Amino acid sequence: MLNYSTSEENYIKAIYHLQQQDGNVTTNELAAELKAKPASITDMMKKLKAKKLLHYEPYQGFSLSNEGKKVALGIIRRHRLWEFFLAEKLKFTWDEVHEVAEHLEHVSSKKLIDKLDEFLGFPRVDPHGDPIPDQDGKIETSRQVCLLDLPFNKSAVVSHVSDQSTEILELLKHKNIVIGTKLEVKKKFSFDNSMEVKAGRQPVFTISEQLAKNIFVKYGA
Amino acid sequence: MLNYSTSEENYIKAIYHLQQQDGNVTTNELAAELKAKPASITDMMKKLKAKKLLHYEPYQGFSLSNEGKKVALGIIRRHRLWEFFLAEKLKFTWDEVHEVAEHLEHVSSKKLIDKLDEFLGFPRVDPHGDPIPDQDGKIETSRQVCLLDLPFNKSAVVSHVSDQSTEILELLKHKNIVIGTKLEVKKKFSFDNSMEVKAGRQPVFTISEQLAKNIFVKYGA
DNA sequence: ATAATAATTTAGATTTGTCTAAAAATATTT
DNA sequence: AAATATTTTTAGACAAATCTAAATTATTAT
Repeated sequence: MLNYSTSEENYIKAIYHLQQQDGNVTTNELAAELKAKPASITDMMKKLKAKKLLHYEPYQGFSLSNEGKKVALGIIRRHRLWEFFLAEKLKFTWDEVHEVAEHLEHVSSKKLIDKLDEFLGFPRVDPHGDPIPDQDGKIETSRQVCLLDLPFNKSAVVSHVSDQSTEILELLKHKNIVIGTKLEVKKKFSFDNSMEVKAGRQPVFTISEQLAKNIFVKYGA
Repeated sequence: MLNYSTSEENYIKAIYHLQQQDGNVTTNELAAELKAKPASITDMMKKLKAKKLLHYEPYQGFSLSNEGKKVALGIIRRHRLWEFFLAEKLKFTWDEVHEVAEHLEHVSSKKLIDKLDEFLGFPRVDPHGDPIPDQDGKIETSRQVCLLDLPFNKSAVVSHVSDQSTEILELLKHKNIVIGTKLEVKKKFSFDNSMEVKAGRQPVFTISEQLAKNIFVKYGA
């Protein structure tokens, strides 16, 4: 595996995330994601195409090649392992880990990352509930659904929170919800799309539409 | 404290190390240290002077300003804390830590480093025996002497090894010498400048001039 | 289907960090 | 102290990553 510049890595990572949803990624989408100008995107796409990391024809959008995906998963592995380290060992709060991990992820010593993985006890998910790819780039493809779409009375486990703001952290803390919390939806109100939820033996409580939108859960087959 | 580029940080660090011995640093010296061309050094010296990190007049060499020294000590703090982490927690060997720390040292989150320091138990020295500056940039100025200059029968503690090659590590391992080992010089032979040394209750053994040159010790007032 | 609009690319400029080759300053030797 | 050698600086070039403004292609609406 060759080495890529910090900038190249940031582009690759951003494309990976965008194509999870869209499949094909456009210049403007990526420009928005990276807070860069469209012209800069085109420049970099040419370079990454030359390195065979993505498929790209002018005006047709782009998507990562298999090699590009492998590179992306390597970066994501580093990012999420550092996030886990920061939260678990250095006691960073949930909303602080991301920014620091953005920098640490670009230190690309394989030995460092594999030893870190071992030191941390081979964690499966990062503090936001996102799965951590293994040495070979294998990543757990989870049957996640948004809490909004969870059927009634199906016990499910909170596995991911998409927003990472301090505000949502504060609210989740107040409601005692963390990654791993077991939930069941008891009622939904169509007026405001709020829902009543039960967590373990706690009394039923209410979750707003805005909050439910950001909570993702996994539930058994 | 402002942020500096990786390149600027590497220059600052190199000047700090060189001026420990010479006081004033020359263009060629620094070029050799950084494996760069003299012209590149001059370019960067102009930039660092403009940022008030060093004293520099054309053709007269240069040395860090107080601000420059503070920046240098921040970088050295990060480097040595990561070295300690790699050796202590990730079980890297002595000769492996340096290269990886060269990269990690440029991640400049103050919170990260202070929390890392705490997590590691506020270590005073890195795996090579070099002192780690504290949050305020204070660094232990140790009364170190080269083992060659240690008087007879003075009990002293190995505090630093200047060479960092695999070869010296192998030899030191064989002789059971680590940072912290207590030594006493028993005899010196002027023929080859070798010496006989006693470590704790081990039988006396021999150290060559080449090896003694690279071992530094601290001894009581 | 054509005109208007939006998205994308190209062309050319800028900054950072590096280099080579030539010029200038300093140091050394005779 | 003059000649020679060494060190350092300057001048100009280049690659990476970004930008602005203009040109081009694609999409949408009439």
